[in-house]
Amino acid sequence: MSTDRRQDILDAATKSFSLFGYKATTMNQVAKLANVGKGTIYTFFKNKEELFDEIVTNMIRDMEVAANQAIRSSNTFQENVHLSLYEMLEFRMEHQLTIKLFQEERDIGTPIVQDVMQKVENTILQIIKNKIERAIEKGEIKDCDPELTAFVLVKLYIALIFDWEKRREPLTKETIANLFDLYMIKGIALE
Amino acid sequence: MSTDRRQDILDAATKSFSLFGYKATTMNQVAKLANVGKGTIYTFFKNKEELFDEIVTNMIRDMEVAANQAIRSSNTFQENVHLSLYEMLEFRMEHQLTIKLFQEERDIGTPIVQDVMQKVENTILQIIKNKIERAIEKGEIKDCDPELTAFVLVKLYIALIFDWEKRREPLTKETIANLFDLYMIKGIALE
DNA sequence: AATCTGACCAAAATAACGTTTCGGTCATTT
DNA sequence: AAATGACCGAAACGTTATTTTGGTCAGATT
Repeated sequence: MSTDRRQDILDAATKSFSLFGYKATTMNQVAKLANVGKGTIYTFFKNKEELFDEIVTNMIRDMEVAANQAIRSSNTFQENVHLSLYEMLEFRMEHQLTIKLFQEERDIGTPIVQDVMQKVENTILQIIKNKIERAIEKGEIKDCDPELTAFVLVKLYIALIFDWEKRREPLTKETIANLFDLYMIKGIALE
Repeated sequence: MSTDRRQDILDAATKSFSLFGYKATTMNQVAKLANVGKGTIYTFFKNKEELFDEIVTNMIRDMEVAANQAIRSSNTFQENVHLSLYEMLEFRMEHQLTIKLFQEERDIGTPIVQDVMQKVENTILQIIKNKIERAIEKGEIKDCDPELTAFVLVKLYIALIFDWEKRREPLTKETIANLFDLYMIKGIALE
């Protein structure tokens, strides 16, 4: 039996949030899973929301790490943006917690979960915005508004990855990279 | 007092759908507004859904007309796509009926209204797809998948017009035209 | 005879209400 | 001093009672 009760609670809560989402996770359940009295949770976390917040913050940090591990300094700007964006969106599709929260936002619309997903999206935007700013400094792309460009770029990616497969066959990772290059980087005008 | 009872009913229903949406419009209300017995409605229209359908079909036709009136044969491809897309999305923002249905879809999720909004979106996509196909034939743009390109293009426009103004100041029509040119036509790569 | 009407019906939406569940507290135990 | 779980008020839920609404049709109107 572990003695780090705080970590036990975090582990139990992560498991429960991932399995049942925010709303369907009860504090009693977390307490039982963590082999801890309910009151004990409240000695480490102010309330359910703060417990959730800490877990989500950890998850977002993991996502940032994954995004940065995907890039290579020898790559071009568009290759790296593609890789890190793809990594982050894939992260969202492959981790129980993000999948569950995505479902919960869509099906129930829990406000706290909406806030969290907004936070995830903002993090993605911020990372891409940074890459764009550096690319402009280095003269790798045209001088454009970094925030707006990041916004458009992420929208394009989500359209290609998630929205398109609601109507037609999903696109492969390579196809998406090529389309990204065509639509955003080179443009559809003739050379 | 008019004798064209069918038109009276259409007028009354259009007014009511525009004011209250599909769900909150009752057949009694339409009958009263049209100065007609409720049963009379059912001599012209099979049911509430068909009445709604005819009104929406008319609305979509009006939108297509507006889109085609915006284009000029002397313009470039991108100018005309910008103009007709902008016209259609503006149409959606300026007509009581589309505004109300947009709200109803978002807030209540009435299935019939969802179908209709899907129909509107498909119409927009189809129009843009046609323009792209012609532009490819004429050699005005690169050879790309017309359906996918139309899809991406419409997503970009909706992002620039609707989604962006949820976070920052709205963009002017000219700014949007320039950004469309930058992001989709020319690309952000250096020349 | 042909057209129109509104009272009427079943089904669906909504409201009302009793019951259960849950986040958070705190007196008691360890 | 730290941990616990019985306890509390509030919010969520299920159920039943009531109202509303789309659609019909027997009879009124022209």
